Amino acid sequence: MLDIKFIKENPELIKAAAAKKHITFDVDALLALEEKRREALTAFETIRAEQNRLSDEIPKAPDVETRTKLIEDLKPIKEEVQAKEELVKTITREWQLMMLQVPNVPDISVPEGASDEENLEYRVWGEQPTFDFPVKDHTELMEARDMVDFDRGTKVAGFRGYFLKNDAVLLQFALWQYFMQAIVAKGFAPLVVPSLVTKNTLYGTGYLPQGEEDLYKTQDDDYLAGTGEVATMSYHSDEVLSVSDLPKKYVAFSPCFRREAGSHGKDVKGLIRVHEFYKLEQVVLCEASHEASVALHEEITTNVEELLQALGLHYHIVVNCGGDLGLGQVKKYDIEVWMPSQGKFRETHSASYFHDFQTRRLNIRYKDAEGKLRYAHSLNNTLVATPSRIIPAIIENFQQADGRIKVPDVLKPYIGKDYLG
RNA sequence: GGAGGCGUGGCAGAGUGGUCGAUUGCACCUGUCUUGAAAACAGGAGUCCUCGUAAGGGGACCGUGAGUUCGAAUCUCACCGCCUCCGCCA
Repeated sequence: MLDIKFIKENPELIKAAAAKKHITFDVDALLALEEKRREALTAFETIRAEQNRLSDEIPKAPDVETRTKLIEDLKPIKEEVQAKEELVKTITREWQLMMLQVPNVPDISVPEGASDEENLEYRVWGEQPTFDFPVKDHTELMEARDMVDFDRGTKVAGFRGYFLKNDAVLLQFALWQYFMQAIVAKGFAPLVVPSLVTKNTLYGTGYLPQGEEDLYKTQDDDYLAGTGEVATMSYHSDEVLSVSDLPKKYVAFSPCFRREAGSHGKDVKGLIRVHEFYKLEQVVLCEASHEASVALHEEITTNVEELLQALGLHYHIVVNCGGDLGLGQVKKYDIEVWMPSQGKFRETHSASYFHDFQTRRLNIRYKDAEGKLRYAHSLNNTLVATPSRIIPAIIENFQQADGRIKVPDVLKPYIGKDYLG
């Protein structure tokens, strides 16, 4: 959500933002509605003030007759007040729905483009691994060494179901431990957060009303979140933080559930796109400054790069183009790791900042140095998503001629062996 | 699942139909006093919206939403949350 004052003062900016994000949004309709809302509000408040003034006379009435007359006089005013208040409510409901759809303004450095195909490469690390044997994909490698079972996964859990098995399980636990220790050492506070959350919580982070079809819903009208970001952001909702506590840095662990609606034809084999996985997520709240957001955005990106480099995975970072940004995102980097079987990079991490788009919805404020209440800024980035993103990458990049998987050195202490399978 | 109780400002805690946006205490800010601090004393201070260049005016907010009333923190209903007891499960 953006500030209505900002929208009123910068309608052209919002129009440009919608165009850059390839979203249709009628700014003029919102401004017209805002005008209507303001008029209705003024009309209501004027008549309400009159009612309050006359009501105050009643207890001061010198006799019963004066009192009775005053009450009679107020009856029609009461009806007018109710009618005007009803109008305000009706308009405000419509207004709120529209306000939830206003796109946040992308940063000037965000490239133009309609889809992920137009994302720009920002930097590259490492080189493509070379193999002197035919490269296999992670599905084939893992099934051959009994590290995953998709057949039984589908039998038990349906489409995209899987069982992770044996050495792949050891690898997953090793990754959690390795990534968690590294990020805690950088001052991030670890949290295990709910995945089952209320509707309101999802509105706060902007996954509702957009994106409803990608969420699992319960019979109690709760939802299963697709990322720990949702619960973690909401952790401080309706709170006033102290400026000295900022930035707040969290690493949240949670199961993640995604319906993957509309992507039935994509990645149908393997672990890359599954309905249920686990994620360690970096979530940051900082003071309301663009410079602070930018600096922390680089920081949460670098945090991941250091770990990918330590693992020895060839990756690049892309700046997502306007059409590949979510409604609330100002700027986003996707970190993509090289997948030998596909001969291309695949997204493993996604780092975004939002300015106050999320915190305005969640009502997360802090008192600045002047004692003024301000909405904090928010950011997030994957730390590691398992098994879905990182395990296929490790399996494929470290495959050996005999089908075993070489364990990256930094993970050996957590796995206790040199090869998987 | 059954029964009862509770939800007020940063915190504690008054307030059961009108002058209550709300007594009081703690915490907070500003003065006086002090070399400085503490203590004491005096004063100040909520959030959001709206009109206004400003001074200032108006409106809303006592868990949320409806309702009764000329008027609701206070009465009624629903929902949400918390607590206690019983049952159930472990």
